[in-house]
Amino acid sequence: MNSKELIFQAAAKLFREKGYAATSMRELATQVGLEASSLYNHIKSKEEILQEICLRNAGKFTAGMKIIQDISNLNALQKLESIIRLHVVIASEDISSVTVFNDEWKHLKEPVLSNFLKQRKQYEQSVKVILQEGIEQELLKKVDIEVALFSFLTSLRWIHYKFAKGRISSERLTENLKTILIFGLANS
Amino acid sequence: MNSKELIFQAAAKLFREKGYAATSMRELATQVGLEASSLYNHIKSKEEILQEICLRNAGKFTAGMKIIQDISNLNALQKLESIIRLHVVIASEDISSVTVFNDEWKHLKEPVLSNFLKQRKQYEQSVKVILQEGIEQELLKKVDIEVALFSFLTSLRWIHYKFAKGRISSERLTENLKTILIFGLANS
DNA sequence: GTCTATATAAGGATAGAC
DNA sequence: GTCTATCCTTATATAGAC
Repeated sequence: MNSKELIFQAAAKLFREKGYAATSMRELATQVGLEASSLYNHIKSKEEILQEICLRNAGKFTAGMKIIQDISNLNALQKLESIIRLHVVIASEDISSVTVFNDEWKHLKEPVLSNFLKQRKQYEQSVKVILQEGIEQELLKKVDIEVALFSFLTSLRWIHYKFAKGRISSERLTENLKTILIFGLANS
Repeated sequence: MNSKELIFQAAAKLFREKGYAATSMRELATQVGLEASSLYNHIKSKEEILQEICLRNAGKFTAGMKIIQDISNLNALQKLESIIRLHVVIASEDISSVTVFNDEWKHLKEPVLSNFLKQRKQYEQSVKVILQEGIEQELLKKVDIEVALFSFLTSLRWIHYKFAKGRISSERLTENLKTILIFGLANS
């Protein structure tokens, strides 16, 4: 891995633990074994690091969603399951990075911020369409789409917690989330 | 409302929008119509504001949980429903403050941080006991308790989103969350 | 590509006049 | 209780030697 990638990785870890604004370039430099000024031979600015982390993850989710949409023989339930798996896989690949993507995007500056929010909105819209499809086909209950959307996605937004703390496998996590989020906690 | 409370309120709004670390005392002062130095006639430090916001909300959740536990004739499903209502009510009372409580606690310093985390752990433990009860009584499916706990609580941790963006009533939100989180999205 | 030194800005917080 | 002035620290980022 080159210096730039090592910096991104160390930055993701720090941004996750302390938050973007509370992380200094001096701390980051120490983590990668350099002086602060030396970082600027590899990156343009602190902001650039955040942009890279956020946009890379946005790209992963967008690409994953496109694949799910393109598999035409999945019904709404199977699509939701695929989305759960997508979130678990991305979180398992790089926990720190996806946490920064989730929690620190608000420190992005224009015009990157608008670009980021547009992508997120589009992703949410894709999930919304699947939920609507499911309700129309009577595969899903007639719930408020907005509440379902936010409840579903925010549950998935915190998957990294489990990987960070626990020793649960991707498969078991996916299976459990599928049961809980789609079929509910209650015994029916 | 006295000056101190006005400062807390303005601070919660700013901390929520920009994050604790990215909010300056000068900005906060401007919001309440003062110079930065004048704030210190009402509060001891920036940190004290965060402490107040976090501990007040922690207190609300702890108190609410105690009441739910004390109602002895509720079964696990009814207790979970009560917890949903508790989160909706607290979020509806003061959206900014509860968001700061959720997202900015990591900037607390010791010994307050440990105290805060202890309270949070205790709250999670209470929910866990209810989930275990529900599984033992076969009211709930045999899911991984940790996944159920985190999935349930994190869904509720983002309720403020709905109040901020939408025009949904507390009653309708509670009802929808109950359906989704307890009985699942899927039609059974 | 890394370092030391430094420019420049902004941060939290205090002193003391009114 | 609020102000102006300021202390002191820390921040991002650049310049220029090696």
